[in-house]
Amino acid sequence: MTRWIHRHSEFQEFIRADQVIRSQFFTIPVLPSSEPEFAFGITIGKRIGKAVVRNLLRRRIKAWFRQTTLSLAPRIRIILIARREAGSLSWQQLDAELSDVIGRIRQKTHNSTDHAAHP
RNA sequence: CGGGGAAGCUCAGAUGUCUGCGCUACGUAAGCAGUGAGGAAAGUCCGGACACCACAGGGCGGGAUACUUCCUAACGGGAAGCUGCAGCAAUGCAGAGCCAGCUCCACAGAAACAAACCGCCUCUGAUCAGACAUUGCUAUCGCAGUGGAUUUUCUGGGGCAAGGGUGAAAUGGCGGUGUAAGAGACCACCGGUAUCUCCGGUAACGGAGAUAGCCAGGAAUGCCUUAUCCGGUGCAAUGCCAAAUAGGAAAGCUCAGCGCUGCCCGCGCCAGUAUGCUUUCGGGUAGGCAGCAAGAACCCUGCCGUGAGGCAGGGUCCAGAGGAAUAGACAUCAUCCUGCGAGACAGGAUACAGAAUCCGGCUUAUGCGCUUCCCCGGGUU
Repeated sequence: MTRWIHRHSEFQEFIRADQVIRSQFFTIPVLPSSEPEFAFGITIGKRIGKAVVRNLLRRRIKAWFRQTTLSLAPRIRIILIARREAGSLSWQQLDAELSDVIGRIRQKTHNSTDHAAHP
């Protein structure tokens, strides 16, 4: 039930995102989606490290999303933009970080949809 | 045994469980099978293949290279050799041309390419001493005057580049002739350089001999000179397919407008024309496909070559993504390090690093190991 964002033009849409969640390691713009499934993409710039470091980080993030038992919010598109310190995360640290971030996203989107339903 | 030198090679942790990914084949599908990073994939420093554009020929300009011969598709790469330097040696490092021109040579030093600080010699003048000769006086010793070989010091003019000291570097060495003093100015021998002849070598070059006083530096990773080579841009090349929107063309149907012009007149376009609708066509964007994985390929054997390498035969198929797969987690084992209570121990670590059109090199990064050959010193037989 997860769609990967690949296309460059779709990444460009997130520049104008209203909701942006920031943590120590990631910047995460959030956009609403007309599709029923959850969609996300990953952006890791060259400032994070060399190719080996960037590949490992991306694979761990993708592996985390495949294995996670948390229910992901539907009708939402996000991208994870890695910040400079993200390259030094261990698997355990990444697990805690992503769990925390996804919790914040669910809470925030839930509040906003409630607010829209009851003006 | 110790020390040193050279050439080359293997692996790139292993197995299992769970959860997954790209590509390919089969299947309607669910699925299932196969396959999936490197020695440097890196830096992008050279050279090519391939693609498009440009191109009669020549010159100027620019870039690269630089002992010789060879290897190669090509190279700035490699092999073998030559010369010089370093090392006891094995070996290592370097390589066109400063009598074509220009420029530079810190500090020190007189001077860094043409000169003269000390110095040596000579001339003029002054000056110190003065053998000797001569004149006068005197009985003699001696005193005074004149000339004066020679000589001390100084000023100025001229000659020299042998010696001193400085420096990374100062114009070949030694002996003689010569000269006022000296100097390849000249002579013998030696060293170097150049030219010529002979011999060896494809050549760089080496050996022998003769001739020439020729011997007045260094730096071309200074400008430069000489020789050779080089068109430009790059797979985001390039080719094909091709939505939506806007504009173009044509056909069919539809109907009387459209522009100058806000209004009227007038004029222009114009009768199957303007407008509208539908369809088709071509250009072309997003997007898709190809380029794109069987080649200067790899492995084995034989032959040729000192070698780089070449030839022949046999065998193998070995990643193909495109915001980019090749993974994540957990166990057990292996290797290494540290610690001590010394072993079925504990803790930690397991490098450098990720294909992007493809090859040949170079350079740099990097973990544990292994092999062969050579030199020097010591010991034993």
